[in-house]
Amino acid sequence: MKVADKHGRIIQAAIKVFARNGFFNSRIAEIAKEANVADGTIYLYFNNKYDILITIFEEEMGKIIASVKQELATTDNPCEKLEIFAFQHLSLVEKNKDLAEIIQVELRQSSKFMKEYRNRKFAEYLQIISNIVKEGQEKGLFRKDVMPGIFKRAFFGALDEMSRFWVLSPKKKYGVKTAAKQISHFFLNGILEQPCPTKTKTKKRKIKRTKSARK
Amino acid sequence: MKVADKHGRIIQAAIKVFARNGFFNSRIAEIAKEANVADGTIYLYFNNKYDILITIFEEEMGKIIASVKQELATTDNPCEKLEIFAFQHLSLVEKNKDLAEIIQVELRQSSKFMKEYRNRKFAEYLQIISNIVKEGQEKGLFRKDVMPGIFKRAFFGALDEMSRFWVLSPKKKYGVKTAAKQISHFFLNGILEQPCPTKTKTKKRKIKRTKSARK
DNA sequence: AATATCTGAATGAATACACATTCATTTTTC
DNA sequence: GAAAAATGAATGTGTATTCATTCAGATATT
Repeated sequence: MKVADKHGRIIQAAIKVFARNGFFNSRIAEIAKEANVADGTIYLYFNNKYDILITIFEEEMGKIIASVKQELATTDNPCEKLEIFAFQHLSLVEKNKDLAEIIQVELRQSSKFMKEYRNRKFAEYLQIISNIVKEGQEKGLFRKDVMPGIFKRAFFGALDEMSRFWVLSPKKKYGVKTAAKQISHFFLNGILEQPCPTKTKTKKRKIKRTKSARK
Repeated sequence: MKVADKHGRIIQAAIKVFARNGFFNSRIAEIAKEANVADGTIYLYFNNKYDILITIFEEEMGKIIASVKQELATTDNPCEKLEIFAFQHLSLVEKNKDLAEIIQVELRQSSKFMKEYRNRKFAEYLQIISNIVKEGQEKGLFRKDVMPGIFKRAFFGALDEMSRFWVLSPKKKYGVKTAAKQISHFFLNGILEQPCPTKTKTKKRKIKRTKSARK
């Protein structure tokens, strides 16, 4: 009907449909309809249903990583980098809600193969964060006892959970900018106004495991 | 063969099987086999396959929330509470890997109904965190500009991502205790050793958006 | 206490159906 | 008018669910 680029039309349709129903509850027929294409046409461009999902991931994830890396190159201040990362991540999610939902939700399960494949791509993404941390440590800005391997997961996880909130509930209570600022600020400066009351490492080892409360 | 409690046997079997294959790729027959029960028997205890998933969630999530709340009651120091929460959360995940995987992975998708239901339960869980924050703010320990609604998600997200790491890769590079300490420490104290180079709010607005690098 | 009758939990083979995939036919392109 | 692209009805498969049947134990009958 239109011009062409069936491939692209199918991908876009699939993103929409998968996001709406979930992968397993999506019908090929529905994707075909959404793309204004016959059922069979899809099989001229993809091997099977699962192949569509993989392709979505492959084609889109690369763009994201590249785009984030590019933005980060605008500064060499690790603190700023963290905030930029947060902002970029959240912005991308906001701009591509359906895609974000698929990556977050649908790709979690799926076969062993996909899990491993996905993990490789994600490892690359997470490494951007740990590299920032290492850079900050070398420059004497960040504490040396911070473990980059844990930090990257914590930081990403914080952003990811914030995204989920947006993906699932359309009404955003907080803007992207606010969220990015808050989150990077938590991680950089912590939330303490003043030192906490002594960590009670000395006494008070009174765990008192209640043995009652059975069943 | 054994005694009985078919209900419990089926639930435990389903947790194992769902975790192994994912909900949609799990066969009722496989669950039946794992539970040493005939296929049909499952339908004496559950309405359908989906009902098993819901029951898993309902029966197990309550226990978790209760258990965390109980542990928190052992102190009234908000800082400690955060660390306890982190430790409890991660410990529970470690002790119930299969269950954790199901809650993390399988329940994300699933029907609208489940999504909403799940969210209600999770809201309760997340609120534990925001309550700690508010308490800390009232006591003058935490900064007032920290938004509890963002913090709870960030903190939970950090833990959740850390868990995923454990759930998916069996070899733990970091122990529960280390991870809990690090994460709560990030959030309480931040990762800064010394103030970052001026946030460039004044001069140096040299963002220099590279217009090259096209495609 | 031996035998007959009942009960409902458990079984698993048979059913029913949804849907991914195929392919003979039609339409478009050059 | 040949080749390529697209179609969508028909096919085949996989599996959730059903239900007629079994059978172990309880209860009643002699």
